[in-house]
Amino acid sequence: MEAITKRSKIKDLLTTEKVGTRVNIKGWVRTFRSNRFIALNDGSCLQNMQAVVDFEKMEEALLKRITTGACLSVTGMLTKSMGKGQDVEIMVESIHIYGNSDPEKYPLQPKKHSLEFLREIAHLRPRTNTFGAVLRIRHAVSYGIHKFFNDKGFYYLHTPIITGSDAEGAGEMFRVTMLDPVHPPVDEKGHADFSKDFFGKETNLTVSGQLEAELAALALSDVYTFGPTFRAENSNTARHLAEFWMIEPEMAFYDLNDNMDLAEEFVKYIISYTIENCREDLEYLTKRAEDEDKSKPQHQRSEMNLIDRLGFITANPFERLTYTAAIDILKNSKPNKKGKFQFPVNEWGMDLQSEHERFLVEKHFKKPVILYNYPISIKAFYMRLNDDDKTVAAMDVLFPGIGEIIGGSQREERYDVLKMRIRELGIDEKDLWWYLDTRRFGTAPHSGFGLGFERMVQFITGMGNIRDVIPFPRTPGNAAF
RNA sequence: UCCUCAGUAGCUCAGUUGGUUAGAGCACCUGACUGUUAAUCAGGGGGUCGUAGGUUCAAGUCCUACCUGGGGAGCCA
Repeated sequence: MEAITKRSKIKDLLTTEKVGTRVNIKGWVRTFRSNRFIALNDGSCLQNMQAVVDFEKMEEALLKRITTGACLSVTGMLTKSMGKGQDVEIMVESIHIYGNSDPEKYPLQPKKHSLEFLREIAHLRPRTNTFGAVLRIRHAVSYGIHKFFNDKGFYYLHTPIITGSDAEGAGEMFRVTMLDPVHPPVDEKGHADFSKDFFGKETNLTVSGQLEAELAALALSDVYTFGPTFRAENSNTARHLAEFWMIEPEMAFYDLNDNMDLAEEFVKYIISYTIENCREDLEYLTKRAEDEDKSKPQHQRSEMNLIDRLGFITANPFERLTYTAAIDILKNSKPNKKGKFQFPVNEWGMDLQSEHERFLVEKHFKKPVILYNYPISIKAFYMRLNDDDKTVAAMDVLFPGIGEIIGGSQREERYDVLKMRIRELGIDEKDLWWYLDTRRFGTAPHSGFGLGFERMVQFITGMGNIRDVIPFPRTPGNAAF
């Protein structure tokens, strides 16, 4: 009897010289061809390991149980492959089956499935090439983000997920309550009495960690958050989730320009990091997207493939222009003059529609665009008022295909101006006393932005729907798994 | 939430102006073959045509409502 062979990951067997040694791998069967060739995948990388069985020497009952989806432990000699399509393979000496998989009922077949179908079996879709690649990239992007900030001396700040403040103004919130849903305690007006609730007040899930991040930035200088975020908007699009992850750096002593510099450097770093560390998965997704493109009409196809597109982003400076300059370009643009825009651009102060942003990014500049200095009327209370009294020091980074990937601003650090803005927008300043306190005690110029994590992963993987870059998407009417 | 398109076998889809017993490929099962790469060849099983109403001699096909999904829009990250 041989000594027990330690399990290897398939990725390690492919990258280290182990030919001629006895190895053990464990994983899930992708296909079993010719009663002889098992394609086994353990998720460590895109590639399968081919395990070759001598079916004349194997028990037939065991062979019958090697079906798509079954989980196996395979031991044998790692050898140069005799066939084409793989460099090495395992000549099987023994097989242990951890888990059967009834081929009649297992929904994944060794063929292409639609993303819509896979979404319905989100518990099994990580076993596909596409989702394996997306999830590995999602990890790398996540790790790259922490590395970027850590290397720059930023501190990772954990902001609360349950929040008692509803002043963020970033949209509808999910209520968190322990009150009896049928017969809650009521106040004299007959409304639910949240003073009797778990926290003694009405609480919600966070829509942003920004305000808390600002508190920490005015002590630690440079911080960032990276956590779940919840929006109860009834948004049904390919780029919205009810639960998503957001990164929010906040920096003391950064003005708007420093903020834009950081945002651009950050995004480019993340993309470069992924290109360097996820080559194989990116190549797979690139090929996948190219195949998909072939079935589309010419004018809908992308000009550049996925990997080239990513490389292009890292190699070229983003276009920076003010809101005012953007309005000028849009006003004089062909689609505007020909009345092709659903929302014509005619006056300064209007909010830009996604068709306008898409025109600037995809047609006019053909690269990422940073718009800044927006009219005060269309932006949030905490953004710093510019000297013209008409605009605020806000900035949005717009990406091809997905639109706004980053939104940020220099924050209003002047106590009186901030208080005035809070009043103007009808927010109860009592809810924000702690926020205003930072402006009373040692205030400082500071800036920050928010990056939608899934939108970043969407751009890097080229996936068209945001529901396919998060393991278990939450959207209106869907909280399965 | 609004506009729009779609829902037929486990999956991907075809199904004529409403007209006999609703089809194909893949998957699955049986057999053959065995260095395969979405293996191949022969045979077989598999359907309340999204749900509920309605029109009609007759509905997968037409009408209404609802459900689910796609694309677009709004809100945003």
